[in-house]
Amino acid sequence: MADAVESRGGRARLVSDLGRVQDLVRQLELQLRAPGDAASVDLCRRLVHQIVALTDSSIGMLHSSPDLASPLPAIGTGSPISSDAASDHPFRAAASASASPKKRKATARWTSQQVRVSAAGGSGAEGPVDDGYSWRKYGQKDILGAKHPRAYYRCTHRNSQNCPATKQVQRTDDHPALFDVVYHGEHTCRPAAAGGGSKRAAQQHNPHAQAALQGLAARLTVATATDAAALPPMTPESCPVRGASSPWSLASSVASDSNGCMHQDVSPCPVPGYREWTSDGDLQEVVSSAFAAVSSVAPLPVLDDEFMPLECFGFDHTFDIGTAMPSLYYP
DNA sequence: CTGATTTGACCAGC
DNA sequence: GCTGGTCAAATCAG
Repeated sequence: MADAVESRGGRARLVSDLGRVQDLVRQLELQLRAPGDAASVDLCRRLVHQIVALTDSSIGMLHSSPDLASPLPAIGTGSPISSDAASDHPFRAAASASASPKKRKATARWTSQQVRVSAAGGSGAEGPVDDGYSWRKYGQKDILGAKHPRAYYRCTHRNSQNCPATKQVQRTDDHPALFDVVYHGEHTCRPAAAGGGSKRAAQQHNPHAQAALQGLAARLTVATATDAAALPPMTPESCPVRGASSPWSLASSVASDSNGCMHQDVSPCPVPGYREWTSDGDLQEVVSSAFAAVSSVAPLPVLDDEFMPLECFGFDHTFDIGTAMPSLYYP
């Protein structure tokens, strides 16, 4: 138990450090864009030094605490994201559990998956971005201590296809543009043939991929907004990485493969050392990748332990310390 | 007319 | 008794 707490603290530290790295890279980016003089070059050097120090520290934490690099175990068995094996899938298990009328589901937290997503159209939007499924709202409750009510949705195909998937959407108190979305159960429905684009196809293969991606993108947004208030937040729209134009575009650098594993096309790894970075875009990309990778195994406290264990990500412990940056590996 | 949303009530867990 | 999850009738929208 104490280990878990310590591990969680280490994760938080890692995320915090990488967030700081992200800030520094942005400052460096600004300096690189400005006409260079001696003072500017000196500042760049100092920024780079800090970046390297922070990344070294993070890497050291990973080495000294290998647990930090391993994904958080899902509460219960298996991962919500990885398996195509339906029989022992936790979501399926929840789905197969017979629900008596109006009976609250047992507090089996491991059957849920929480993500924090941003509103599609900014703070004025009524709800988070479409996750690709059709939901039917069946209730809304004011939650004690929460400023905003919680909305309850179930899959539109619940009756026709006995799909057990439900989700709860609640606007966060501190960031009205952000929504906490908790998914329960797994979609067993077959989406309508019409509009079966790649996004839909990917979902059909991994029903929770979109949620996971949303969470990934959202966490980048949240972390940036809180850690770098003085700088433009890296919303998916403004994120320089791949010129993302929508929340899903940020996630577009990630795709699920046939095993439901998440692959990021920031390849090839390992990431080059900072001396080899040739553009500020590279810097941003590298740090964003690292931040996303660590975040994927180090959920922010607000997201709870059960949040999206992207165990397909991990850290390659074989990297050259000289590169000063962790890299992703694809098992 | 059909399907989605709203909303008060019901129910179980704590 | 309080709280949160769900039901279902009423209402709305296309």
